[in-house]
Amino acid sequence: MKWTQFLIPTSKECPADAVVPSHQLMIRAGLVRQVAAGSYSYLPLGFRSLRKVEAIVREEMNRAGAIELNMPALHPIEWWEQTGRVEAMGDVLLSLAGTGDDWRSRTVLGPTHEEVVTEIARAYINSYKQLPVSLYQIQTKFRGEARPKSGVLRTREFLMKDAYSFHSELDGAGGLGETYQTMYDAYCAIFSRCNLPYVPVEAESGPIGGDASHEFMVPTDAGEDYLVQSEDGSYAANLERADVQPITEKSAESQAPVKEVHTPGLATIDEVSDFLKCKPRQMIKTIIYEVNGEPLVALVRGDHEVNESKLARTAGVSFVTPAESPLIKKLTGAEVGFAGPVGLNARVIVDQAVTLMQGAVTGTNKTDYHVTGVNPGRDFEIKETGDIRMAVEGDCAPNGSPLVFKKCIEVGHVFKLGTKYSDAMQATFLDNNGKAKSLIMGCYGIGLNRIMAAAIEAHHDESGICWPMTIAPFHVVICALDMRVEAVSTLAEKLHDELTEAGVDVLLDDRDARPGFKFKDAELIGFPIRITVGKRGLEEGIVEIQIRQTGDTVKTAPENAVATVQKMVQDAM
RNA sequence: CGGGGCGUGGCGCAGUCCGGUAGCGCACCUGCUUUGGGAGCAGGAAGUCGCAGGUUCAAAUCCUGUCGCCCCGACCA
Repeated sequence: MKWTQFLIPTSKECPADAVVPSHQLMIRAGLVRQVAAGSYSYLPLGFRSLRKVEAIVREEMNRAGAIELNMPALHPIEWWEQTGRVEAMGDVLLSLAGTGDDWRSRTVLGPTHEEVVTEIARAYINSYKQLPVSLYQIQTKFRGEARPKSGVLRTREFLMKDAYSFHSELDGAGGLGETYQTMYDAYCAIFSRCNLPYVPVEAESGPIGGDASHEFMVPTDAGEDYLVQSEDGSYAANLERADVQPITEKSAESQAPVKEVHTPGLATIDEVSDFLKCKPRQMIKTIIYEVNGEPLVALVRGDHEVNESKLARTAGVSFVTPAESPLIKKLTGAEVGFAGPVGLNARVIVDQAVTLMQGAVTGTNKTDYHVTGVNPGRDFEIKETGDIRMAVEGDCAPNGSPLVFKKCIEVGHVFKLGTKYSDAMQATFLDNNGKAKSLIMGCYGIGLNRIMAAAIEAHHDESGICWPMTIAPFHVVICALDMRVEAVSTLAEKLHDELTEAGVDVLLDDRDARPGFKFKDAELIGFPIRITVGKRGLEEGIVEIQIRQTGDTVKTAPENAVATVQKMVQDAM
């Protein structure tokens, strides 16, 4: 491919709206162009990379035994109603703007495909003899994201590989556990081949349902998730999921009696701790949730945050929602901000860290008053306790190794779904006793655009992108320094033709531009290998081969260049 | 959805406070020179100043409304 026959709109200037490096570089290198918030065109160069990512994903999915199919973006809303996900998805589920009762008003754009694939399974999988089976597609998803951001990292329309597996058993040969592991391994292979510094972590499964889940994270400041990792490397989890080792550090012994103090208008931890000259960690935060209309109270230390997922698990419920103020006022008899555990008549779950406190400060269920000198166990009963808080700096993993926190991008997610969707949609099969059972399911997603962006986040420098060979739009760029010099143009074109013949993706920069201009563009776009063909080199009888990542340059006779480059490309794939 | 910022040729911006001929840099076109690290000179094309109302002799500029984009937060299978 010749540069002058391609479309590569590079830019020296950085777009004002782009904040994260991958976004800035994707625009400057001419990979993408924004169409609207969360909606991007992939220009020829960017599309080549996306296709390479797609090819890797497809290869590894096929290797994992999954079968490719394609499902539509237009879904009947009835199927979503069957699984109860119209409410669960909320505004994320985009609907065609229909009027009245026409087909548009009953059609939604698929943000994921559990419903559609489960309907296929319901129709065609009737016997245990057909199981297990894994189906996947690489297809555009639509989601009404409230706030798209960071270029292609969070968009309303994106390319996703979604796979779904069906099983008769949870465990054993052909069971969900086996395929889950196969998929997990396939994901590791995919991200390794894309040269991403990924970390598999334990994750919350969220509204999609299911009981086990791992996310694949790429650490970068551009991310919007946090992972926590133990220093010894044995533990990694999404912050929302991370368990902590129970703390042992006790508060100083306190025999002080409970004492009421006037704290007019002071409802937050910060306000009260300032006013009473105590530290937030000496306070007990009383957070009131609602479960099926009943209050559920969580107690955590003032410097901790409740982890709602952990709370729900500890409470044995599927989810908790923060209580509205009327319920809080009814329960406590006070304004919001003055709730406390002493004398509170509700189900209370006490965080492990709170059980060690002595002489604590907390609300007293009376507007404008707090209490000091509260000893859990003495002044209120500890009926239920557990780990219900978010991990913080200083915490240790369950094995005692200190936790470190990293911002990251989620590039893949695997779930054990169980029978959530097959139950809801009556997707059953007959087992070997002729008995109807719900299909057991797993689902496995990868965001392809995010892989591209994450690769750029992980591999760039001041000059531009440093593409991994496997997903670079072209493996090699030939900078022909002056196409008007016949020896240069002849050799450059010869190398181009021979490399192409050898299966190397090569772009010939045949523009009538000065050398510096071509070098800057080559570095901005980040071709892994650059071959420089110039008058000066030819006088010495050499061409230069430069590695983008390291800047290392080797000089070689033109007749050896093709073999040398071909080997470099092969070695890096 | 709450808070903040911004909409002026393809891109980056000035001009808005204080109303009066739409401007600069990059990119683009033509010509000449130049060719190993984002060249120089000369000439040129390109903008309903987001949109809609209003005030005014006159609006990019003032007023009202509205739409869009970015950032922080909420939310996020």
